Amino acid sequence: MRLSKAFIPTTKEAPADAVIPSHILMMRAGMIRPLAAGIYSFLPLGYRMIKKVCDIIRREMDAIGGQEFHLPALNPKEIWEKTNRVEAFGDILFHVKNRDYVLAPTHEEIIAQIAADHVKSYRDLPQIWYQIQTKFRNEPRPRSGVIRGRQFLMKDSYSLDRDWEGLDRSYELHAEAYRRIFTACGLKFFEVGASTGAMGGTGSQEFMVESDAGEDTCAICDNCGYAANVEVAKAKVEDYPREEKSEELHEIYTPNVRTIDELSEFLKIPTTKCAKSRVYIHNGNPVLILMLGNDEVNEEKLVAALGGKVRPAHPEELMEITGADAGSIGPINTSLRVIADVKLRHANNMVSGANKNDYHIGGIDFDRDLPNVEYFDLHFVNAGDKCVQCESPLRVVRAIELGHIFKLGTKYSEALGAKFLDERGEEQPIVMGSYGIGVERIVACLIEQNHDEKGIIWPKEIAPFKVHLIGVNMKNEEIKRTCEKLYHEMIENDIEVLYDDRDDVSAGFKFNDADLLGMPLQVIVGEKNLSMNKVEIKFRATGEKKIVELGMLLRTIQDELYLP
RNA sequence: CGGGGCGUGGCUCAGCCCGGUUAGAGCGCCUGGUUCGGGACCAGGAGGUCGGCGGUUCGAAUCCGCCCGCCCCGACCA
Repeated sequence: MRLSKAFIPTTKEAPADAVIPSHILMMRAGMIRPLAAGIYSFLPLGYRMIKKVCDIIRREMDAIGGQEFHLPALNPKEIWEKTNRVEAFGDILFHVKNRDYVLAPTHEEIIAQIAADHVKSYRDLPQIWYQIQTKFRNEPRPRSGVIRGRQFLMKDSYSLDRDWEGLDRSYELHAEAYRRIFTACGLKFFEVGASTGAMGGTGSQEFMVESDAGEDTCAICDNCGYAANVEVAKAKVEDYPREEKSEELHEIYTPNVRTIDELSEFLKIPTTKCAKSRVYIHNGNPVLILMLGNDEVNEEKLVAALGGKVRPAHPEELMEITGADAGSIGPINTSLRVIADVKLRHANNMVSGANKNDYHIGGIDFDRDLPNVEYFDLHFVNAGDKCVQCESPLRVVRAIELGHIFKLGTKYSEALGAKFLDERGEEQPIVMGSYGIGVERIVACLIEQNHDEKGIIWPKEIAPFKVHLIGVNMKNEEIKRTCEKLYHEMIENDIEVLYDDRDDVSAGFKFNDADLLGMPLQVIVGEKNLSMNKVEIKFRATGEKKIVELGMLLRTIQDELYLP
């Protein structure tokens, strides 16, 4: 591609409303332009990257037996009502105004419908069906460039199996395909267990990329590879450092002391001698939750521990339930079910609320005074906590979700009548899985992981072009002739090359554009080197420069690009 | 949805508080010339309903009201 003809509108300055590196650089490199909040036009260079990512995805999906579909984005609302997802998605679902249609945010329903119509026998299974298609979601707050948009490209696939063992196989095939896809893209990623949320089903797993621009928080162990969303992450829990002698229970007058920090300050004791109380309503009944010091209740873990529905009690409910306001509630003299975080097991000489405003109780020995307390892991993991697997310190990092795979089960097949006959002639629901990858997010994450102050640094696996050929001064006939020759040679040798043949910009301008656009190798044809029949190769990633004989150039490029 | 910020040529912004020439600068763009290894220089030029509507005023980019749009933090998020 000749830069003199290409539409790649680079800019020196970043638009004021772009904040994260990938957004700034995609704008500056002329890859995207915004149309409205969370809606972007992909320009030729940006779309070239999208296509490269899609090529890799198709290759790996086809390799696990996937068959590519193209399903409609415009769906009758009726089919979404059959699975109750008009309500489940709520405002996220785009509705068409002048007909009873919705814009599809995902395609389980459509797949299940096709399966219901045409998959009749166990002989038809298993199937893996996929597509790469635009999804529409009315996100309340789009952000971070293409990372969270209202319209975005998703590779979504669906597995159809006759039983749960089959689903396990299809799910594992996807997990492996996803690992190959992200690896082929040159991404550093990790996998975490995840909650299934509104998708339903029995299991799910997310593929994440560590990034400050991420919307999720994960705990990861660099030593053994353990990684989990903090919603579910566990760390090794140390035994509570129990004191030798347990004090008697005693009431303490604590006027206007509400928070753990105030209590710790007032009594001159560490926060780890305090047990914080929280009241939740579980399936309509109040339960008292005790946490160590300032630990917050991880509600996802609480739901997992108790099952059913859980919500925090409203402040106005507290007095009626406990006889005190928040800040003076505690486990002694209460008839509530008491649940404590595992960090409090065997704790003694603890202070907690007295269920009487302005009073606390000291000398609480969990073993002696609270024999009926139930213990669960309810705290959030903190950076530096020890890994549950190997006891190395955990890191807590922000991360971007690139892919998510779900074991759906029979929720959609039952709702839409997707059934088949097994060998015994008995009708069974198809067991489904669903799997998604955010295509633009791959491109954004590549930039998040590979950039510097000058611009993008594409990994050589997936750069839009492998070589950026620069003629320093195109008005010099010798330079021009050499560049043209090299350009054609590279094309003939299947080396993707972006050729800066512009004759109206200065050398410095070209160098800066080349660094911004970030192709792995820059080939610089300048007067001085050319007079000795040589050209320069610059490696974008390291800045390293090499002077090469013209005759050795192609060989050198091929070696640099294709050798491991 | 709560909180905050912003909206002035293609981009980055000044002007607004304290109303009053013809609304400015840098970058970009066009023409001509000189340059050509790290975002060159000279000369000339094009380009603006100051987000929209309404109000106050002799007079509004500037003051007031409503609306729209965009960004950030949070809530939410398969």
